[in-house]
Amino acid sequence: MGVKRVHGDVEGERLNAQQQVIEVVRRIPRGRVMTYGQISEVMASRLSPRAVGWMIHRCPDGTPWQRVVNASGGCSTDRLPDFPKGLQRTLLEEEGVEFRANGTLDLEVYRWWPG
DNA sequence: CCATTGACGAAGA
DNA sequence: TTCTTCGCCAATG
Repeated sequence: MGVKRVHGDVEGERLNAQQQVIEVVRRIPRGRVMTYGQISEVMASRLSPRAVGWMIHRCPDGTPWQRVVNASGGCSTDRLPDFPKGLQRTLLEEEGVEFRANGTLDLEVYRWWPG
């Protein structure tokens, strides 16, 4: 196994990491969620939770991004200025997820681990 | 190359 | 319990 790396290799790994994030997200069942930190742990590349968020931000259409929430069970998308408020919650509620009064969901109930 | 900015998260105050 | 601070790492100017 070669240790030396050229630009192409690194670029390839970056794209591969993005691909991995998308794959994990696509495996989350309807009505279940994962946190950014969970995805970070599951991935071999050890991408930081922060980087995971960025990858999902750049995910292709059809990716169930709404099933990824923060460690508190809240919708991080609501923090973005140019993003429809409440969209993530609405999409999740359509899948049967119920939110608590404080706007978060119960991870004890909805958290899912790939198996 | 350096500074700044996030769809994060854990630990302190 | 709420608010800060800091580490994290990809992307952007």
